Amino acid sequence: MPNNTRSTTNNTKSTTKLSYIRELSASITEPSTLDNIFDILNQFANISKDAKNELTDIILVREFTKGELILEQGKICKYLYFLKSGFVRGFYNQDGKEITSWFAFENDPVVSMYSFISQKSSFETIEVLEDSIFYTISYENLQMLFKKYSEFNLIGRLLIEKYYIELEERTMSFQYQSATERYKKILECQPQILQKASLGMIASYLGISQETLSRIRNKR
Amino acid sequence: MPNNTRSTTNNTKSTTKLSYIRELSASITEPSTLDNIFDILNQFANISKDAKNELTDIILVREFTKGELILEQGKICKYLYFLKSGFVRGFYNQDGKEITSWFAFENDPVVSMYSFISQKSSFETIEVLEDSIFYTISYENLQMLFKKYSEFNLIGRLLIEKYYIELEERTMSFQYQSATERYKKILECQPQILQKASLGMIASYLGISQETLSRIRNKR
DNA sequence: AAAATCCTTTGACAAAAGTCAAAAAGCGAA
DNA sequence: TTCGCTTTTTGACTTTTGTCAAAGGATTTT
Repeated sequence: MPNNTRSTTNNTKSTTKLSYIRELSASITEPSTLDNIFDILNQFANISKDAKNELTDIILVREFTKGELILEQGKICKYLYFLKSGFVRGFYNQDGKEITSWFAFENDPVVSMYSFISQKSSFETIEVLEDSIFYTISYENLQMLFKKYSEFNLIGRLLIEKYYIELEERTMSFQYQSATERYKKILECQPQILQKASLGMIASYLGISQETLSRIRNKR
Repeated sequence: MPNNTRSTTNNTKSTTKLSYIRELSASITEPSTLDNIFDILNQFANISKDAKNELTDIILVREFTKGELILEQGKICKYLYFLKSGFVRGFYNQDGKEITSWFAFENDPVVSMYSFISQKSSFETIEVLEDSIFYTISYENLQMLFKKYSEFNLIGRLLIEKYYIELEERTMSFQYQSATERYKKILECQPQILQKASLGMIASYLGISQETLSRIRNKR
């Protein structure tokens, strides 16, 4: 397999040009690997044929295995990832404790928003919790797309609007709900998190101690 | 003064076309009223002459007096405002209590993000806390600008990116800081809030009871 | 299988924050 | 200034959540 990665990390398991995958999957009946990234982006706006072709050349498919760190605290987030399959979290350190700021599932963007947007060093670390496959685009290439194809600004705007609203809801949850209420909300709206993440990670995500979460779960 | 408002509310004190203000202020030495809105937007990206002219025709200047509600819970937020001067908050109701979700100062955008973006009914109310002057643009006109001038997508994207990052910090503050720490952070980073808002509003903004904030302020 | 490690639960207690009620302070109108 | 209203403070008490320590479980390694 040709190694055409532009990654700064060296723990990449495999890196593949999307166009390569396209050829491979062209004859497969299942929704092809390729179409997924466009499916993700087409939720927001249509992409012209030209832009689609350019995207195909720019996006890389990369795999990471459980335990790998896609981004480490203090480094600059130079890539925007879309999770094709797997399970990932972002966390930051506070008084020696790891505090999970988000979990990502299939089709979610994976990025340290602050670091990627500002291109300053990241306060958060991105950790792969289950073997994962990503679509990857570098900051530079993305900026190029923004300049060259205005429609990407539209997609970018709509995408961040969506995540802004989700974040707003999470903030409100912290603002007026008790730990138990926040837990129940996750139980209802994001049960995948409870199925896949450890108690400690979920607790920090909820902003409470492990012990408290354990007690909530076992009804006091 | 010509009444050319397109507002759905009927408590508007005055509505003025920006072009009208431009003429008025053309001879004034002080930074003109007009330039401000472009100053705000130019922080993010340059605006072409054409776009600038069109903006000038679309943006209205509106004044609201203390106590007025720019947007009420349950209604759709049809306007994006930029606060030229004054003081505003957004709040929502929870178990009969008003919970302040944000405060806005000079140059801040004022909008119920969820309602404006989705054009669904708002869960928050926007209240004018001090007589305020706004630059106003309707949802339809903004969408028109997004379509016609791709540079506005860039501005829109950068603007929401900025507020996403701010919201992220606020969320993290709820996640791992105590009430006292959150209060001190505001004391340091947003002292204007403490100077202008009532204790009750600040308390709900911090996600704590009035009594607790009073005790924090008076060192237990 | 035993050892080591990690994750989760439980208990006892401490600290943080909420609730309710009443008093005090501030503020505006008459 | 006084009255009436709202906001803020204070006290007493309760509830929620955190901390520390130890005990169980589960899983992996040797």
